[in-house]
Amino acid sequence: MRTLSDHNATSAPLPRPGGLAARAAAAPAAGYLAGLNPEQRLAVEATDGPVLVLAGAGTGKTRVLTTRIAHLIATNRAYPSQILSVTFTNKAAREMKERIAHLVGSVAEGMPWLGTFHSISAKLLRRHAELLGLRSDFTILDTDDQIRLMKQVIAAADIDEKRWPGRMLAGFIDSWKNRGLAPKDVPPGEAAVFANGKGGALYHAYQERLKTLNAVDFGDLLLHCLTLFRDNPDVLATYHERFRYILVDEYQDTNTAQYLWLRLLAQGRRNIACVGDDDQSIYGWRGAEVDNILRFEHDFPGATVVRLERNYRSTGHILATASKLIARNEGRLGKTLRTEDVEGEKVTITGAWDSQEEARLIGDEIESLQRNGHNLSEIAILVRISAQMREIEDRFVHLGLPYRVIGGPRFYERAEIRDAMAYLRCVVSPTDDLAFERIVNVPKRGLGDATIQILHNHARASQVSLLQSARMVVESDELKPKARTALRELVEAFGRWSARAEHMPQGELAELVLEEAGYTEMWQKDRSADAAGRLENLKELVRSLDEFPDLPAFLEHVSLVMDADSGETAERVSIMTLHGAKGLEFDTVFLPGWEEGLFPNQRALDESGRAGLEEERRLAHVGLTRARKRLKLYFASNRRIHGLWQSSLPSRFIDELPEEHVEVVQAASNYSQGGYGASRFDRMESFGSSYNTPGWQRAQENKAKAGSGGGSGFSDSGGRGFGQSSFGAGRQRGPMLIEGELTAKSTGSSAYDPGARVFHVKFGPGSVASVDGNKLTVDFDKAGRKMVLDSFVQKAG
DNA sequence: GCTGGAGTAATTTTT
DNA sequence: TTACTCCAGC
Repeated sequence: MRTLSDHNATSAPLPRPGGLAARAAAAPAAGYLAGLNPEQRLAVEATDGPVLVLAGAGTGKTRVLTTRIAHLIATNRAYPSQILSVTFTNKAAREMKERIAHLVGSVAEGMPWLGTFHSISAKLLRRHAELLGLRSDFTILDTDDQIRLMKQVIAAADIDEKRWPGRMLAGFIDSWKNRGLAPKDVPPGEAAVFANGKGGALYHAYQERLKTLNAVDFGDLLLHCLTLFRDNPDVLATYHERFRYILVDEYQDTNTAQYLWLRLLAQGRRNIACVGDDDQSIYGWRGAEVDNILRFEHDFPGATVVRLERNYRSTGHILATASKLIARNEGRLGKTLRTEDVEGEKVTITGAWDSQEEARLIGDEIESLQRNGHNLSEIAILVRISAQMREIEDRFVHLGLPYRVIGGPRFYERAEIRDAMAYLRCVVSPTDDLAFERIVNVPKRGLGDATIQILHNHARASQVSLLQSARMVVESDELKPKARTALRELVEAFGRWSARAEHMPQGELAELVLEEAGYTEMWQKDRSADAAGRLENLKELVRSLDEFPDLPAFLEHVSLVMDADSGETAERVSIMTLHGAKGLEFDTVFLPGWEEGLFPNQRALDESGRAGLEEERRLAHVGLTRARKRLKLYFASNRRIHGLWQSSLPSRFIDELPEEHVEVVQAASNYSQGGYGASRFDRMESFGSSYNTPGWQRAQENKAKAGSGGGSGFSDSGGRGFGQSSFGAGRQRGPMLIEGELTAKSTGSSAYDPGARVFHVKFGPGSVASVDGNKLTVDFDKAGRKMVLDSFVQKAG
């Protein structure tokens, strides 16, 4: 076997003189292992058999993963092509590729099996499509397509789409697929929940439709792989042969389907190394099973478990604060992070009168940091829900503080990009009905529902694609002249574009298509504020097209990689959700909104009880551990929820922080607001003591009364779910009510059963008609049938 | 077929 | 408060 270092010496420059590869050749155990601590080194060198690396925040997880790969290659245990390494996000995959390339030279192209679960699955499926009744050029549907298809399936089954929305069915089907359940595997009881027992049949019909469209959705990528492996042991065996080593990143985020996928592939050689942190599992609501990581040793007997507990990121106070908080969780494997860094600044907690003052305080603090020479791109504000961003943004705009919101709709999810993509999809594959349907009347051509219905009828009757049936229909006299002309023009245009596609560079082609389709013009004429931005995005799309060898390659990329690098590097404060912050780190982190109801979030508590609370706490832990040097928590006593001012109590998580590492900062505001008087926190002396005075509690009660307007927001939905934080003691609320077991799934059903009597603040009493996760359809005695979230109702007699 | 006003509901988000 | 969906009226 030729060693990697030979390869590097001949075909690629070494990353630096005397770097890894050269030394690896001379002495296999040198170089890249040098800077590792003993645990990291163990995690790298325990090559064979199952390995679980519990990597706490900031403990060098990615370094271990990449070094491990380098080690496998350098010691000739496997060729790069024999290592399967799976990540969750494209970003993580990209990063790993870069770091491996850096470690061992330009071997990244030689790592064909490093990617996300979905992209690797897509690759496997394209190879074996015929075994699953697909063609290898199947299309991968995005969420929009998926929902549109659901609607069609629902309509075809003669079910009222208003009562049973496509989005809802998509949610069900998605969660079934997350659990590795094909239509035949769905428990009848669960399948019956949707559309009065028709859920299973609809799932079945949807899968049939996908097959005829030669399409798969995201869930299918994994599910089809499971079928492929189970039904074709010979195929699976070839992959057992190929994949000598399997590595998995963020194992705590795997769902059941992914777990099964891994288990099938790992059966062969059992060389599977999973890296993760149960304390950072924050995607339970989306099907991730913390259980997978908690059960690892049981699933893979004889596993080596390595704990990485040395934190290289945060200072002492910050780390101690995070550790103390997460120690409250029961369902965890248990790690104790330690640092050799200085104690640093204490974590601060600041109470604000309301969310506007909170935003003001944060803005002031950042300006002061800026004056002291701190880099804005080393500052982040992490919020629980996106709605919190608005006030902060408003304040920043007011101050002229540059900021960037991370997350939100991404490039390829924007409507204009999807439209443009749909045009291109139609050009590349004229049978892509969903794409055709998306753009047939964008821009407006006078081809509305009626016309599309006719096309559908024809297509179904003659077993042809929509575009083909359009060709036929324009030759008939079924359409009114106006529609007929419009449709004829479109059909002819597609013929033209497809012919051009053969010879034209794809960027140019895209430009031509968008121009001739009138799409560019549509936005040019649009006078709304974001039209210019959309045109800019379209330009960007055309630009990025040229980076791909051909159009199909580009389309594959886009359906699997939904993000695009903006290349933004300007100095800005980052604002994002806590979920979006996972994996990132900043010198200074602001965490606003630490209030009961908001964080921990009431809905998480209502939906998943104890397990939900623990996931919220893990989310808090993720937030705290993003900070390197400065960590600043805030809570506001009043916050506007859905337009109504609501009073709120400090989060129970604040109670759970260690006093000795935390400092309560007095809010500077002494001015009165709205007649409520100055902030009650003006006289706070030290953490944990003055909060607890009877006077303070009374003040809280008074504020609660004054502030509550009887709406249905989280702090006034009744006596459910309020924590017995010391802050809240004595408040006229019901006792803390945490329902469910630790293992309760957020995807599981709600606490209500059909037939149950409930009470809604706005709609009054009613009976539950059906349940979809946390959404209830309730027949209210007065208000009639409504869909409500279960957190907005109470059980009633 | 299109548009704008009323009605309605309200985490977290990747692939 | 706001963002989205739906239907009436053009």
